[in-house]
Amino acid sequence: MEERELADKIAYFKRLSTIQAEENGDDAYDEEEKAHRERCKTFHNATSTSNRAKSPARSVTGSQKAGTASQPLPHPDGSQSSDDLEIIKVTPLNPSSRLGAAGIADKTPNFDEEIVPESAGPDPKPAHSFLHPLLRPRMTRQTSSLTLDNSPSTSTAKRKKQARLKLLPENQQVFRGLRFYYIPNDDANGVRAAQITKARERGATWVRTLKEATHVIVDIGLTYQDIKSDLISDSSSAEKVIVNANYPIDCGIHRVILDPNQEKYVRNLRVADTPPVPSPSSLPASAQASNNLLEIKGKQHKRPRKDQESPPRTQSDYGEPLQNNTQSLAPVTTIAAASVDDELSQYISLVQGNSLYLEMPLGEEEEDSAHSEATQDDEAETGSESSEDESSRKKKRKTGDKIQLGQEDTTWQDNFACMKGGTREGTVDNPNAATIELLQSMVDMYEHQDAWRCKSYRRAITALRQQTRKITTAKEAMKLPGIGKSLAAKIEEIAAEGRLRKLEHAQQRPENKILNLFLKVYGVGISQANKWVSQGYRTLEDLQEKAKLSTNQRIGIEHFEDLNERIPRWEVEALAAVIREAAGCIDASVEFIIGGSYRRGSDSSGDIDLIITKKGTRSPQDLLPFLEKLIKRLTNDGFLTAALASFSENTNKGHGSKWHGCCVLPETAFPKDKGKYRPIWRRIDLLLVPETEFGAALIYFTGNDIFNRSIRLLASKKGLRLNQRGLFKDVLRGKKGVTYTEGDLLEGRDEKRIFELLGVKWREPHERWC
DNA sequence: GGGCAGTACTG
DNA sequence: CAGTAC
DNA sequence: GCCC
Repeated sequence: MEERELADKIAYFKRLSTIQAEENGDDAYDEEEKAHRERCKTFHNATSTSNRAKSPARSVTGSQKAGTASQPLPHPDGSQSSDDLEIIKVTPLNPSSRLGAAGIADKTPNFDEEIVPESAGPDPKPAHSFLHPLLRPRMTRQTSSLTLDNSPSTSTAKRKKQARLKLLPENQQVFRGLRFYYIPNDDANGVRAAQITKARERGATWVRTLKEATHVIVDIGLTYQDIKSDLISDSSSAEKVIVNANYPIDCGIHRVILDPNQEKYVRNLRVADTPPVPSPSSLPASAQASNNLLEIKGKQHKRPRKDQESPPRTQSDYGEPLQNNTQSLAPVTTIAAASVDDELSQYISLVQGNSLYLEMPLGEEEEDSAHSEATQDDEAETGSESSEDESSRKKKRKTGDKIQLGQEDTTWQDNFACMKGGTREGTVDNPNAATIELLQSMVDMYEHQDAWRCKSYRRAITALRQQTRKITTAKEAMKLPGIGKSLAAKIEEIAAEGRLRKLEHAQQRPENKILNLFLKVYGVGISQANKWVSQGYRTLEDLQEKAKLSTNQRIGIEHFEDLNERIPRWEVEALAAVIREAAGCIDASVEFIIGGSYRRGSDSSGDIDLIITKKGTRSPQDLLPFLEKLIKRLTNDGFLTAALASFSENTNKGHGSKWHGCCVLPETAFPKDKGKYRPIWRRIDLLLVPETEFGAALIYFTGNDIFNRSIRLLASKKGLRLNQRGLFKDVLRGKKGVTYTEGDLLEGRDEKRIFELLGVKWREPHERWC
């Protein structure tokens, strides 16, 4: 969540110096980029030390030891990973990463003016390389097994054939994270052996037992009768994707995860009475009830409408997920088939602006609807469009003006870019790379200024990224979802002239650079920044001396550098430890959980989000006395150095109170192996969360922001409402979606339960980079 | 022309 | 209430 | 910015 901002700020700062020094800044870029990537790539298990059971402990089990030539790899657990992979089919574009070129300069409210074609920006380093496969998230609870998927390297010796396996380039590893179980599950047959190899090259893991599989690949010619006995042995088989051997082949061809429900892939593998999907009846009453409401509510809302059309899902979807994550504790075993897309993915797309959906969320009721639809389209189309936009795209297609611009090279896994954090992942080798690059600069420019516009740009970028052909004309561009007249024109301009005048103008303007600088000060938004710029202030010093600043802004300026610096993971832990220690003296039963990007596994964070909770509490109020003491104590210790926002006695109406401020790691807590100590001010947020709201708060404070918005949007669509306190139903919304009533609390305590109720597959924190 | 997540704190 | 932050 |  905070990462972007900070990153930007940081980068900005760096650039700033550069610029100042040499008047022509356009590097610094690199650094920032690097930093950004750096910070995003990791993801160790982020659980905080004091974590509650929730976060999965993930010990790395040696995992794969087996794996010999003809033996599938031992299941690397990672169960979820596969899910995620599928689930996250969205690409994250990470905004900040690119701050660079446009970076500093930008944010021009007024473009058009002089033009100084500044370079188009540095060139990003090969994004992909920066994320080693091992680093990718895919592990999950229990064993993390590096799922190195097929990567032989992982498990040491052994594995002959496997060792020889050559993974295809990342962008072709459409099966990364998926676990295939074949029937028969051996490579005795030459054809099958080849298929298995192919699948593994594309990232799949060949597992030896049905149980650990996400996909069951049935030899051509076998029928349900033939595989029935196999399936029965595993109760979770109903959740797996069961397809014939043509499926992985086609996916490979199209480099995308196709809808496994297409008739040609399941022919003879299902029986009429074989419920492919769990029945909704298994849902908790509450969920069901809300479901029903939905139908109606959905129609009342406009927002939902758009989504509703997309996937023809209905109640059945609610059922699906439930089975997976049944109880919070239940580890992975129950994770559903990876291919069952979850709606959340769609929303993530929607929210961040893209899509990548195949025909649809498979695995659910679409058995029928989606299915038939999918089969109608020829596969090529399905494949390529798969990642397109949800509803919009559909609509277009229906109206016939949708074109097929080739299949995206970026497969669903590219969506994981979000997890990698690099914005330009996949951009490099994309035919539209140049266009994307410039549009990204526009995004950077508009950041803070116009969030909506920004979102539109991002969406366009995603759409472009998914094309395998270069989009050169406005007409072509217009056919892509999320690209309208304005963007189409820009795209054409870029394609034709290799540059975007509007952007160049903007970047040149000093006002933009200044504006950008001001925007990086904590407590300064577009409004204030604009005022200052128009008042003639040009530097932070100007502000300090002449402008009237709020308390927070003053702090923001005085500690501009510190506050815009990333916080290494170890320091986050060290800071938390200091707090825990102090807290222990006040109330040992209070628990702390580090949220934010730390919880998502980031190796550096923009700030520290510390969730404070305690068993038996029902309201943040219950924790207030504790927090007050804690703050007093830490302030006295010199640990807390400033208060930016706290709970005001009056404002707080029984809700989540929080405390935002700054802190500094004391030298005594500074690890000797980290070099020389230097006190750096860090942003810290202390959040009071009663046990009853713990789950909802955890979701919120874990983020990332796109993820949060997506899941909220999804909730909203279902007539539910999700906020940091809980998931509510029967929310009455007025005209403009104004909430009239809070609705009844469905769940607030259990993070997983909330996912379930929303019909969303569980995602580990590290899988929430969108 | 409204919506694009939904809320808390500041001044 | 607008602005800002999360 | 785009979409409804």
